[in-house]
Amino acid sequence: MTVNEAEFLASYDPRAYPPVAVTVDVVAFTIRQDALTVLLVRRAGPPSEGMWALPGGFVREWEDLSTAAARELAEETGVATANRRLHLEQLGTYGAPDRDPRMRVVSVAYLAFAPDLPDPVSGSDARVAAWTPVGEVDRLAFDHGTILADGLDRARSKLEYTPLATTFVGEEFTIAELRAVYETVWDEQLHAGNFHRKVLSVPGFVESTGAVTERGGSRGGPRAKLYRAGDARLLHPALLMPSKEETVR
Amino acid sequence: MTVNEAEFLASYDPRAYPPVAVTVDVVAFTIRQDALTVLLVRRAGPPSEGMWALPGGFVREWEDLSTAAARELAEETGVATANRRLHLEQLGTYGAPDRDPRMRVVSVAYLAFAPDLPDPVSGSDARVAAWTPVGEVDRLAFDHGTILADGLDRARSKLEYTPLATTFVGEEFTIAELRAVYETVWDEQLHAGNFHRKVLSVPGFVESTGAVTERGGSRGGPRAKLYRAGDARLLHPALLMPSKEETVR
DNA sequence: TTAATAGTGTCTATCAGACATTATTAC
DNA sequence: GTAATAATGTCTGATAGACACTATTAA
Repeated sequence: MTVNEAEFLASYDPRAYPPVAVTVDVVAFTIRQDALTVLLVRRAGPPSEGMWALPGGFVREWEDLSTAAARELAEETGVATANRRLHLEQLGTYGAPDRDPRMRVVSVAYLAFAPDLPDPVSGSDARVAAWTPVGEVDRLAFDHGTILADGLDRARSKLEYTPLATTFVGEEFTIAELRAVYETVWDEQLHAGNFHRKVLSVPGFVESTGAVTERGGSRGGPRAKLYRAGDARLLHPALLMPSKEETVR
Repeated sequence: MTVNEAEFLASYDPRAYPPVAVTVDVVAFTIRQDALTVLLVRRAGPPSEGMWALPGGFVREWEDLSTAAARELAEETGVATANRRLHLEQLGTYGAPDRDPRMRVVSVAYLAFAPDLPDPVSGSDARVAAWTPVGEVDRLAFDHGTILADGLDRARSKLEYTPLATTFVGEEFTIAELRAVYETVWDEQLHAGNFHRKVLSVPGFVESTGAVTERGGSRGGPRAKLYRAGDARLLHPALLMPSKEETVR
């Protein structure tokens, strides 16, 4: 750093710029009872007191954005930040000038995928949090409805070309369990036989553990082979959504 | 709004939160002389005075994020915000606590695609701006090297499944010109015949104008048919990068 | 025994890519 | 004429999806 720069920094006044707050909001998806569910919190104070909203909060002074998102998620669910089965990615940033009545708030939204998590723990601030099936979500506070819709779009397309479906199931899983994830998120029935062959044909998507399930299906059928997530980060070829046939215009 | 909320807003103190500044930075790509080029500005003041950086600046008080990005781009290039051939999309947000030595700065990065634009106009603040081939970009200020790399990745994959390549060419274009865009951005040689057939087979990608070029190619060949962008927003099936064959692990 | 499920086999239409061919133009 | 290019044709291997079939298990 030059002497000039040091002088500049010393005289620099952050207050000269309009006050802005930066928050993170998290769209956390998990699958419970064959339904895609999202973590929501009921706002304990104004604005929009009593409305459901995405979990989130202000970014702390020395905190990275993704760290803040992981912290907010952990505060609501108790899921360890270091949980390797948790996927966290940046979704987008929402900064319309009037999106929060208090002041200019720019929110960086994150998308989280996790296997079935325990019920949320009520934080010390007595906030109520709950996993809610996305089909039952009504109106949300602020622009969180838009953020949730964007997160859902992202999740649906991410299943196509990444192995992220495996983050919704346990360490070891059957092909049928993996298919259930796709069917739940895409809201589409998939052909069991073709799905099976397709998944095994994609290099690095899943790898066999050599074991099979303890029992067959609840309504009969042979015991299924168990797999774990492979080392692929992208799926080639991709698994495309059936309904995507019609070109979006 | 309830009475309680009104009271709350009146007593709300934005200064209670750590000071953060929000900026936008723009990764603006265009194609000049068969090279993918990005718009850079030389920093006129500290920090990193004299270094090249992405164009950008602070978001104004009542300004939307995308509006701010369009404004910053217009200030450097003179390209009208209303230019319909300009594509602008949010790329991502960069907020590492130490990414700017002045203070906590969270930057929302935007990605812009445009047909060959005029040379940048020097702003009243005497900033120097220039279109620079991405292959010749050296070190950039702040974390702008990372942002540029992310923007390049995004641009390359966007060409696969969206018709955005058409934003790099003029209103009317030949298939060969479109192919040149793909070859430039992907840095791959494509098979002319197969590319031609593929582009015409994707519904809504391009539509014929009925006209042909005034002259044949500079080194001979028939006059090519002219096309304009179609109404598709997504390409089905997609044009996949040849080198993507190897699964990324 | 019955029904459901896991996993595999087969067939067909489609598509990407390699390669060839024809027509048209600049020089 | 010669070389380059636009546009189209042909062939092959790979793949998605429809459908069929066998083996295995719960009830």
